[in-house]
This record gives sequence, structure tokens and C-alpha cells, in this order.
Amino acid sequence: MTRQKRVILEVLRGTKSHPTADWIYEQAKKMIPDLSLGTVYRNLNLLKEMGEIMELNYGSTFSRFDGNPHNHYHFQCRQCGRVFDLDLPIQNKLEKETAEVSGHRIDNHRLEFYGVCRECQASEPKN
Amino acid sequence: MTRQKRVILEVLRGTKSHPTADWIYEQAKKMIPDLSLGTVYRNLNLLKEMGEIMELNYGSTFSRFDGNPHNHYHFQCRQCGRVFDLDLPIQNKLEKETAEVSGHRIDNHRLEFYGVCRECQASEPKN
DNA sequence: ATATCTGCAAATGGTTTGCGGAGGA
DNA sequence: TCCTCCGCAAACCATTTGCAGATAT
Repeated sequence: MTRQKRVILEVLRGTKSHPTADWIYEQAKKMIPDLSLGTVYRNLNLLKEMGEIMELNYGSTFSRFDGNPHNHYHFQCRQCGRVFDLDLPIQNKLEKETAEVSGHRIDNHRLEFYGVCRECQASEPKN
Repeated sequence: MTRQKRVILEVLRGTKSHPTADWIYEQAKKMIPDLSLGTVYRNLNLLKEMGEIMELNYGSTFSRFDGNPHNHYHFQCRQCGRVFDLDLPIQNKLEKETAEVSGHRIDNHRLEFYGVCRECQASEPKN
């Protein structure tokens, strides 16, 4: 556990914003000024393998990262782009059902919702 | 509707394999030898906007495409990498429940399962 | 001591785009 | 005709990687 890895994990654990690698890099640089972006990517991959963080890589050309390693679901606003955590309970029933019907062994699943977040709805024109 | 777009759509409709842009390019080139890869990407994006196809872009550095534009779920084998369609009914209840709890407006959702497919299980060593 | 990690900078690779010419409606 | 699309090749850009020196244990 190097200083770089520790700081990167702290930055990610300290936000609920599901940031990009570049945002994490900018924040961590405040603690380690000569940090390099390559090191951020390397450590994000290591932390992912260690099961400490999650990578959210869907519907975009770049990844976001999540400091909460326990499976949970996300909502992405297609207007402001932000990603929110959801409180929906994990649907293990679906895994079991799918395994039975398909014959595949299922280890995990991902569920994401898309739409317009509460705040963006409020600032939309009221037609 | 140009010849290129028509052939690209036919190739994608004619397979259940959820291919990459490059695979589609190779297949379509059999019909249009001087087709260019840029044209394949441009038409895949157009067909996506038209609602004729879907892009599957998760857990990978490249996209796969699906000629079935109606929402359905997928299973990806982490051993052979193949993507399979699932017969699981669409869980509209989850959208409604999530909208009520979170206050966001939800338009659609995506659900993917990961594990080891039936065939890869059969060829695994029996420890 | 030594295996691992770092900063740097160049490479990678899927995807996008600017251009001038061709083709569909 | 006119607008859209094409092939080509270069550009883009998030991510990865080779290297030589530094650091963790």
C-alpha cells in the first residue's frame, strides 16, 4: 500500500459523485503534486482487482469509479450526466431465475436506470 | 437508405452473436468490397438514433451491437466473452419502484448478468 | 534486499471526423 | 438539383505500457 494508492482510495471514498479517473487525478494531486495520471489508472485497476472499488463503464467513452465495492444500482441523468446511487434492494431472485432458465452459471449482475434526475426536471421548461 | 446502410443492417439482423463494429465491417465487405470502416461506424450510429439497433457498451473497451431494438437482457460469459440473449421478462416494476423512491424520472433501464456459460462450464476441469 | 511501484512520455486502439467526390430522392 | 452519404486517411482521446529510478516491507 503506497502513498499514491492510499490517497487515491481516500479521494474516491470521500465522494459520492462517481468521478472519472481525471477528476480523481486532479484531487489527489493536491496531496501529491507530482502524481502522474498513469499511476492513477494503475492504482484504480489494482484497487478494482482487490475488490475495494468498482468501475462503472457503460454508455460512455470513459469510465467512472465508485468507492463503494458492494453491489448496488445506479441512475444516470441523461441531461446533467450525474450518476446517483439507488436504494433498491439487490434482486438475487433474478440471478437464480436466469440461471435456471438459461443453464449458465451466474456470478453477478448489473442494473442501471436512465432518465432525468429530480433537479433537472425542476429546471426544465413547464410546457 | 443507402446500399451501405441496408447491408449493415442486414448483417446485424442476420446474426444473434452481438458482433463488434469490425466484425460487421468484415461481413459487409463481402457485399461491398470497397466499404470503409468509418462508414460502418457512421451508419451504426444512425441506425441507433433511428431506434433500429442497440449498442451494448459495458465492461469492455469496445462496443457490441444488437439488431434487436426491443429492450431485453443479456448474459456475458467471462470465459469465452460471448453475449447471449435472455428470455427474462422486462422488469417494469423496478422502474416504477425506483422512480417513486428516488424522485427521478426514469425512461429505461439496462440489466446484464455475468458468469460462465453452459458450454464453458462443460469444458472446465472437474475439480 | 528485492519485488513492486512511480513519473514520464510514447504507444495503443476503438471510434470519430474533415475533405472532396459520389449517389439517393 | 440538392442534400446526404461515401471512401480515405488523419485526428481524437481515454487508457495502457516500457523504461529507469525510487519506494515499500
